[in-house]
Amino acid sequence: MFSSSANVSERRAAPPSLAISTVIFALRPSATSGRPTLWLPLVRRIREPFKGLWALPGGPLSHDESLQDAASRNLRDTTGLAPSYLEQLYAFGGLHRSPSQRVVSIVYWALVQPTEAALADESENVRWFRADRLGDLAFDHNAIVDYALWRLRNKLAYGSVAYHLLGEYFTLAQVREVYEAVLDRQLDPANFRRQLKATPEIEETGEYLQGGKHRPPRLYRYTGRPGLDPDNRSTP
Amino acid sequence: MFSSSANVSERRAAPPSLAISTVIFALRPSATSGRPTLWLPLVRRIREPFKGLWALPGGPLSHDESLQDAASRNLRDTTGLAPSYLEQLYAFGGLHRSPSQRVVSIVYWALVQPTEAALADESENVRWFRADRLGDLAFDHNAIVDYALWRLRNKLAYGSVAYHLLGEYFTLAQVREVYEAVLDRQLDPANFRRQLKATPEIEETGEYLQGGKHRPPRLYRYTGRPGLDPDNRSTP
DNA sequence: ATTAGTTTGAGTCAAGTTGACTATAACTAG
DNA sequence: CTAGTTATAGTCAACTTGACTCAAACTAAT
Repeated sequence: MFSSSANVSERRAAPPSLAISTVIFALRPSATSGRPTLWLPLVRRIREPFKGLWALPGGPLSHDESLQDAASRNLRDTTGLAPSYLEQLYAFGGLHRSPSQRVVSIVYWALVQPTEAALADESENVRWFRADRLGDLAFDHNAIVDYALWRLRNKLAYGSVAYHLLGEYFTLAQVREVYEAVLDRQLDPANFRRQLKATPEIEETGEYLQGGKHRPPRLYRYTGRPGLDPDNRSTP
Repeated sequence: MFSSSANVSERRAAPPSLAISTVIFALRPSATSGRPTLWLPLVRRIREPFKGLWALPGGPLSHDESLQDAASRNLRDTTGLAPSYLEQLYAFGGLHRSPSQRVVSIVYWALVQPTEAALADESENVRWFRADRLGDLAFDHNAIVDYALWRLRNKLAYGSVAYHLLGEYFTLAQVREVYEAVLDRQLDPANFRRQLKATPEIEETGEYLQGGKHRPPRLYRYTGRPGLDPDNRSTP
C-alpha cells in the first residue's frame, strides 16, 4: 500500500495499482412523480484523497478472484445485493485520476431487480442517489457514471437488458416505463407493445396482474440469455 | 519482475500484474483470390511460457503513459505502424491466463490503412497472418482475436469504422469490399451504394479513380469522427 | 472502328417496419 | 350504472430493405 503522501519519486517507482469499481443501477419510484427512476448506490470516502465525497463502490483486486467475481463481491459487500446483470464497462487508466498514486480501474456495471434493491443496505456511508442528480463525485467517477448511462441506453435500444431491472414477471407497461425512465422520453404504448410482442424472448404467461385500479394487464416472462462479452460467452 | 519458475507462495503473494496488448487489423490482398482480406501481425514468444508460439503484440504498462498511449507505442514498437483507429477492446483477467503468474491484460484493437500496412516491419519474430487462419496462439489470445473480430463486425454494421481500413480517398466499391471481407458474405452493389450515399459522413469528391480496366469510379472521402468511448469523447 | 465484356451508377417494385392515430375491451371508483 | 383509466387491437401513410433491371462509361480484343 502507498500512502497519499507518497512523494514524486515513490510515485514514479510504483507500478500502477489495479482496482475494481462498479456502477450499480436499480429502479426506484421517484419521490415526486412516483414513476420509476434510475438510482445508484454510492459510498462515502472516509480517507484522502477526496475524503467526504461520494464515490463508486470499489476496491482492490485480490489475487484469487476473477475480475467479474471481484465486481460481484464488491457489490455484495457494499450493498448486500446480488446483481441480475453484470458486465464489464471499461478500464480507466488516465495518469491523473488519483492525485496520490497511479490507479487503473476496471469498472463493471450492474443491474439489480427492484425487489432486491428495496432491501439494500443503506447507512451513514452508503446511500442511494438518483442517477440524474449526483453532484460532484470523487475521482473521475462522474465521467464513469455518464459513460455507464450511455452504455445502458445503448444496450436498452439493442434490446436485451431492460428485463434485468424488473422482476421475473412483468407487464408490458412496466417494460415501457423502464424504457421511458432510462431514455427519458415518452413512448407510444401501442407501438411499443407491438414491438415487444414481436420479440420471441418475451413469453406470455397465463397470469394477470391483479389489484390495479383498472383493467388487469397480462404478465410476461423474459426467456433469453444476456451474454456477449468474453466472460459470458461460453454459458448458453 | 517474476520469473516463470515462481513457486506457489510467490504467486499468491504477488499482486496481479498489468499488461497492454493490441489486436491490429489491416487489409491485404489475399494470396489466392487477390481480394482484400483481414490480416494481423503477431510476434513470436522468445521466452516461457508458450516459448515459440505466436502471440499478440504487447507489454507492460509503464508508469508515465495512459492506457491508449501504451497501446499506441506498443503498436509502433512491434510493427512500426501508426493506427488510424484505436479503441479499447476489453480487460481480460481470468485466473489462469498465464501459467506462471496472474496477469490482467487490457487489450486494444486497431485499424491501419493499407498504405501503412504495406511498409510494416516484418522479421523472424514479427509476421502477418490472415485473421481466419491463425493456428494456436499463446495464452488466451485466440479467444481475444475472436472477440476483436466480433467487435469489428459489429462496429462495421453500426457504420463508422470501415473507412479507417482504407486510404483517404476511396471508391464505394472499395468500401463494399471491406464489408465483404469482414462480414464474409457478398453484398448487392446497387443496394450497398444506395445506403452509403444516404450517410452524410461520406462526401463526394470531384475526382475519379483512373487506370482501372473499366468505367472509372468516383472517389469519396470520409468526414466524421470515430470516438464514443470515454478516451475519445472530448474531441469533437 | 466496332464489338464484347465489365463495372459504375440510377431506378423500380414488393415486402416489411415505424410512427401517428383510432377504436374497443375490461377493469375500478364513485 | 356511469365516468375514468388502462390494456389491447387495428389502420394507414411514410420510410427502409432486398431482389432485380437497365443504361452509361470505360478497356480489350477483334
